[in-house]
Amino acid sequence: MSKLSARSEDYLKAILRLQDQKKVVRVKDLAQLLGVRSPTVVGVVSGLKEGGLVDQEHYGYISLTPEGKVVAETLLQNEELLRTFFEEVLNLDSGEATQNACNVEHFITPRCRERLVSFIRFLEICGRGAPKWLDHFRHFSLTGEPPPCDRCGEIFPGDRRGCEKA
Amino acid sequence: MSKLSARSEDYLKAILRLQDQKKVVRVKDLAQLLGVRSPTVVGVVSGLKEGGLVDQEHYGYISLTPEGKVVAETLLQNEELLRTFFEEVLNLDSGEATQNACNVEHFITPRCRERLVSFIRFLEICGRGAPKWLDHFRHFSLTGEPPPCDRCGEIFPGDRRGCEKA
DNA sequence: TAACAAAAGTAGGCGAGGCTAACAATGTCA
DNA sequence: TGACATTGTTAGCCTCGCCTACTTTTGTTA
Repeated sequence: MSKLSARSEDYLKAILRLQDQKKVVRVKDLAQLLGVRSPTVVGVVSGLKEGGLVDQEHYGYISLTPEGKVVAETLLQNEELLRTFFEEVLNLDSGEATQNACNVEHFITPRCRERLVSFIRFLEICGRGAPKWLDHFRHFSLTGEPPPCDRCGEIFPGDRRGCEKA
Repeated sequence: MSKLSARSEDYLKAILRLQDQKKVVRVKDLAQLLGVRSPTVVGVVSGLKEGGLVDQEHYGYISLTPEGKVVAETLLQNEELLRTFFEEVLNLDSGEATQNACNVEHFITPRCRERLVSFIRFLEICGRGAPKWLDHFRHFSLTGEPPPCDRCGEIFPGDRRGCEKA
């Protein structure tokens, strides 16, 4: 499969989600999940069938081929990565984090993905035992107030200008 | 103007860039910048003219209307914000940061944008005088090694498990 | 100023991804 | 088992953003 459109990627992800959740995927379910009409699903799915990513018998259920499953799982992992960033770091609520992740997922470069993975791991590792850094950002993003300088030495750099402890 | 497609947004941004840089915008310049042929530009631009975002006389130069300029400037600011994140935080090179920013810009929600602005401001403010946090992430993303614990107390939380100073 | 080059525009086609309307297959149940 | 509801498919149309081939306008210059 040469290069999937963003929309085809959405269809693949949706098929994987439904497959995990309902065991069997119908045109109707897919249409509902993606907010389109059945003939649209039939059209896009027929393209995915040609690409060898999806199987379906006439008037039958839809399923991912092994190749399609690999692709879909990768896409879903990438989306999940972004969702984590939007929710855990930027503190968006779950719905909005998912929406952004789902839309953005198609458009970031592999290296960008890698860096984001690193970034999230970094936050996790370096927050072990003292995961205050994100709390401070949360506070800042709500109030616009930087954390008080007397915490600098304890928790993270903060604004050290004029701070004698630094 | 109801709702612009991602592609139309690209055209608006390109017009603004060229306008700032060359004073006068031609179909040909736009085609070159966007990597398409002239008739494509003519088609999209005619839509933007109908939407009241762009002016152009027959066989004449292209320019943004006041409304179009406002829209384009907003789009460009958003792109710039993302570019900053990708370049300064995720440490992507300028070209790749720009590419990601340009592609992603169309798809993030306003609240997500706000949070990203906050996030970048937070990093700036809280790094004043001791902007080591991002350096540490940079090191981590290259080597996979968390920063040594003996820096914890000085610079940022780090991994405090087993660190007697914490 | 006439001729030519360069740029813009028009005509018409294509594929993706939507839609509605109509039709075909399948499933269910009295 | 026959009738009806549900679901999937086909046909045909639309818009968007792209293209090539061709025409028209504009600008330059001999």
